[in-house]
Amino acid sequence: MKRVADSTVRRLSLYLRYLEEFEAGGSSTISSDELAARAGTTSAQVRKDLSVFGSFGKRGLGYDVVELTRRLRDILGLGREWRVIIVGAGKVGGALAQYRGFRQRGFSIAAVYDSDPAKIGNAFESFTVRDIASLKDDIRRQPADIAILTVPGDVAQRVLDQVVAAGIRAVLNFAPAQLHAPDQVTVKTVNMAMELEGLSFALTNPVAARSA
Amino acid sequence: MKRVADSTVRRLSLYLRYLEEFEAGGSSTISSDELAARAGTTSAQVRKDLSVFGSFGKRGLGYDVVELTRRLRDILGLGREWRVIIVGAGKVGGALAQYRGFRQRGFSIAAVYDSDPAKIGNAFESFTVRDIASLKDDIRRQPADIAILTVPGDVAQRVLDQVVAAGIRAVLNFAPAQLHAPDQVTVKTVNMAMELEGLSFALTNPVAARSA
DNA sequence: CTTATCTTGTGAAGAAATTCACAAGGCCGT
DNA sequence: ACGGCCTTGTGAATTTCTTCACAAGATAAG
Repeated sequence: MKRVADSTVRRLSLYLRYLEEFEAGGSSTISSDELAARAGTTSAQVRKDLSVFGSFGKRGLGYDVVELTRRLRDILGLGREWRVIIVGAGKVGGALAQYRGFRQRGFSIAAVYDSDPAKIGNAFESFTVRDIASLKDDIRRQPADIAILTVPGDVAQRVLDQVVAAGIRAVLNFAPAQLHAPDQVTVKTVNMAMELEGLSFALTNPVAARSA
Repeated sequence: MKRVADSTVRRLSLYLRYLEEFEAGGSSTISSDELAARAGTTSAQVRKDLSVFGSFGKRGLGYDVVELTRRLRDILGLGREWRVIIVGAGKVGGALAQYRGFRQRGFSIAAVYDSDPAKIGNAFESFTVRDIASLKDDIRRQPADIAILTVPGDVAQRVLDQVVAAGIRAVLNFAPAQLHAPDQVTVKTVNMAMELEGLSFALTNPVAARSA
């Protein structure tokens, strides 16, 4: 299969979000122009993005909302439930553990881990904090798909190595560190300080900064 | 000034992070190759990124760590303290309010706001939750630079309009919504469900997904 | 059936970002 | 002072991404 750009996948997520709104609103068909207006892009971009995966529309008419929603869910792999573990029972981990948006979209939190003996065994949101040392065994018994890392930056690489060794192949990293993993493992890093620095740059160089 | 790509700014942030590590480690000079290896890019990319803002290196020798660190701080606008307000006194807002990494990099949380009467006045981390209605007056008395939005998606646009009306020109949005703001206002959105969908796509289409 | 009106899907053009590749400098040892 | 060795800074080439623009197909009305 042809390589798909990250930016394309992000836009598909956005389109799906708006399609769901339209679906709720009762519209049965939507044009690339309408979707583009909502997602802040152009109709050509919408059609190009979709054309990577096939042709889902009817000329002169647009896209069937229900059909396109289904296809996007398929493409994004949202037809099933993904088991997610959170490593790091701190404030950020807690906020994520109770975040409703995840389950709504098919991501269910399976367990929360930490390495701090003072935390292991404690109640944490609706979970009991488990020992990171038992991760490998746990996963052998009951696989998990995605790990969210909410650990301090200086241990993030070590924790990543552990979850990779346990068989996880997708990681969302909130630690302020650039992580290295084998090719078959996908790591996405969200670095909030870095986002703020982008804003600092924009405030400092109003002319130079792109409109984001 | 020439337009600077968002990706360039993000990489500059990364470079700065590694330079600070090197500085702590005592190295006095660094090559584009070394920086690139750390940041997961190429030496040519590093030099191109820097060349947008000037030429800071010495041929045959590399970059002076202290000097380059200082220049990057200047470029990113980190030479001063930025006043940040958090709107939305929920779990995510709380996690951010107490996050050390922000203050370390010159972003100081000035206040936390909410619109829920049940929350206003309450202690929240080391702050007292203020009424969003008083935002405009507060800011007139004591300006703020950046707003972090940790509110539900369905009110995010309204809250954005409020902070823009109060004079804020940079916003970091954690609400799951695509927001629209005037050109002179920079909005960055972090959507965690969307990041997970990117991972879902990568797991579902191993060949097609870019190595992120 | 024919015409008028839409909107898709997609090559081609254009723009933007990344990588290549090498001349220009600077340092060091002799 | 000179030659050998590095590494920068940057045009040019390449690759990737976005926008343009239009033929092809679909619907609807008369």
